[in-house]
Amino acid sequence: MRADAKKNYSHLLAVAHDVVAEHGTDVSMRDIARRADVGLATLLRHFPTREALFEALLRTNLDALTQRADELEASSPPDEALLSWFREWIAFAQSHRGVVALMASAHTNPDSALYASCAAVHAASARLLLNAQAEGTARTDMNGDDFFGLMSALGWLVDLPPFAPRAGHLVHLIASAFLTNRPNNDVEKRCAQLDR
Amino acid sequence: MRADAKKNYSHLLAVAHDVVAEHGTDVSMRDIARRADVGLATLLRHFPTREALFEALLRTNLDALTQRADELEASSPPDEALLSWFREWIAFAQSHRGVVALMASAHTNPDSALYASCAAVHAASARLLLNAQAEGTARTDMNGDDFFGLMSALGWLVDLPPFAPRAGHLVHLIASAFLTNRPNNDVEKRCAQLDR
DNA sequence: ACCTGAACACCGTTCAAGT
DNA sequence: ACCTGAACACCGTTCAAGT
Repeated sequence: MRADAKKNYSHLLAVAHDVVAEHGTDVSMRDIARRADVGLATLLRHFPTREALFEALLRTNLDALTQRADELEASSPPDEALLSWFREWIAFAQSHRGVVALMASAHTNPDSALYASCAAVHAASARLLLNAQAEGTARTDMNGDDFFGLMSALGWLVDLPPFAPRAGHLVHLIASAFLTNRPNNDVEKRCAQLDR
Repeated sequence: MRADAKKNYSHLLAVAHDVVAEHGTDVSMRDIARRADVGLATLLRHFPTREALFEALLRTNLDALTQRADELEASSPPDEALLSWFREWIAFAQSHRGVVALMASAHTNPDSALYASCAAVHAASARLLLNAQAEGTARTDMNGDDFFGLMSALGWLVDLPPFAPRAGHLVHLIASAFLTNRPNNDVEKRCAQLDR
């Protein structure tokens, strides 16, 4: 990669980050290019599709997220780890509005730039679920796909402004569906932090 | 309404129904107009926005759906009525792919053509929930908004092809979150009919 | 190598002109 | 009254021409 290309690349990423934070996930590629004072074709050269752009934009945060799964697995009992993971996922969804919808439709499409990241999240989720199931604290009649489905559905929901204020409570509700021991008050309080 | 206008109106509705069934919710208005052998401006005159078109397209089915809430309320015990309502909603979502997302974002916007229909569904849901709560078969730490949120989230999810095969099971999972008595095997079997 | 203006085929909105 | 072609301001994609 040439020096000017490298500069353009990181500049575009920085601008995209700002403009997405400002105007949401569905800004046009043209707008981003304009804001970066760069030809639209230049943006498309670095990020051939909108998904490719978001993949680059989210890689760091998504890597950190899946790494949190490892930490939780090591430091917490399986049921607590599972619930904390679920909460952190929702927090991620809230701070990256619109991304969950992208991931949910990309996660079975190997051609998508987001496929690998989705697979990583899916794998981490399935692992934490299995741990809790083995311990008897998560219901055994669901699999990793079901769990990822619940994560996606709730992540999508809390992205909608009318539901954001109840996000934490909704997490608490869903948690009571997959945990066999109903979460206690302490957990409920931690969930409440997600309300917006 | 003049005779030719009336003819155009129903013709457009019929064409829209077919083309949506064929190509999904996100066909362009232009495509629909083309298929109807009518100027785009004519389509826009009858249905000034995409939401207005879908409102007209769904009114009959949505009316039937909310009426089902009344029937269920009269004929079934509150907890069964609540669960059946939830199941019928998901079945509706499955047969009108993409509509749930439209409704979820329209339900707090009084300017939307779909607002009234959303309000009707919301009200019916809240009523059935209250009945079950009064009877002690639904958890009392959730309100109508929460329930409508769960309905929306799951309806959106089962619209995604990868999750459709587990739709019934996912309904069963969520149901165990809002019903205090875990649903029995019989209910589980009825939910399984939603798998695609 | 890398950038970019311009052309292309789309989209929904608007409106003056036609019947 | 109702219809409609055309103009408009957008979108993402593609590519030949420039540095």
